[in-house]
Amino acid sequence: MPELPEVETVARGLQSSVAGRRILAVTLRKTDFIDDPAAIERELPGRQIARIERFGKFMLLQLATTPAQSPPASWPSENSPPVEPIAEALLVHLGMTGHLAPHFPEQPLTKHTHVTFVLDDGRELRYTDARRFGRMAYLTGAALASELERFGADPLLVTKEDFAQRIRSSRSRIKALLLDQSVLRGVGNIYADEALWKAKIHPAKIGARLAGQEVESLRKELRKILLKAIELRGSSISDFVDAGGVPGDYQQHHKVYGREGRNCFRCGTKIRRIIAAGRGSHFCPHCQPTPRGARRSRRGSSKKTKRNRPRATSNR
DNA sequence: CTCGATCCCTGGACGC
DNA sequence: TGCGTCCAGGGATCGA
Repeated sequence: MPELPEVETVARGLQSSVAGRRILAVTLRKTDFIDDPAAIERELPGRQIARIERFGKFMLLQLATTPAQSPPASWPSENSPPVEPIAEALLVHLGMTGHLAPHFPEQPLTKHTHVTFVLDDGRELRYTDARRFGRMAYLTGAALASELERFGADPLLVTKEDFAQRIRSSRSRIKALLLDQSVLRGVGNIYADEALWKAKIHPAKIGARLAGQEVESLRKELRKILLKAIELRGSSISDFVDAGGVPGDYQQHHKVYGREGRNCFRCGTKIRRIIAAGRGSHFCPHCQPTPRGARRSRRGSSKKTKRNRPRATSNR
């Protein structure tokens, strides 16, 4: 599942493989995960993909209106605005199962390819997403700025003070805080669990109750884990592969995620799994003791919901 | 403010 | 082999 390291991996791959290419045509299939499909069909053709970078779990494909062939020509003139931020971008969130990668046109479309961008070198940048938990949006100017403002600090860049402030001013559980994209952008379930294990903090501990050294330990360990995971090109759990189709290797370094019932690498205690912040949370009950006064996190016992699900398949 | 519950969606695992 | 059922999870949303 793509979290910060996986998205960073894909973004780097795309930056080296498709940056500078111009989009010639767009084909949309299912569109229920796209904010404004018509805007994409209308605005993207003719645009150059100037640069691809990660923002939280999003990829930002920055678009340029300048002709792809002649870069600065007569651009930096007297009255042209100074280095404006990002004026125009395609935001892509991979959700759980999203893939964005260049293909040769002769490669057959897979079942869940929903968006195709034809590039000016003959390749196609394809977005594939079986579960459609991803998101795609074309945004400009103020709308783009305000969208990006909704997100919190980048965990790789956040300062000690800023991180501490964000965590210790909240009465939420630390696991929920780590997953909250308006607190930190980019952390997901795997790396939250891994960082909490390394910092020896129980996922249900209240943010405001973390000791100063716990908070700083968490920040440092989270950062180290994310950097190591980027180095190994992410964790391939379900079907994650980078923009070149290569899986990551960090899953082999997981200490708690997906290890329920197995022995803690530090103390040998069996790893447990509870639901915190609505997500499976893996931890060592010995290394990460239940905080005093923690609300009991309820495990399924009283809910046996069987849901009925009438659904209309939206197609276009 | 914070929480859980629910929904979205499909593939994979598992039981029979 | 082939069903049915459950589960995974990021995020939006709603009600408690």
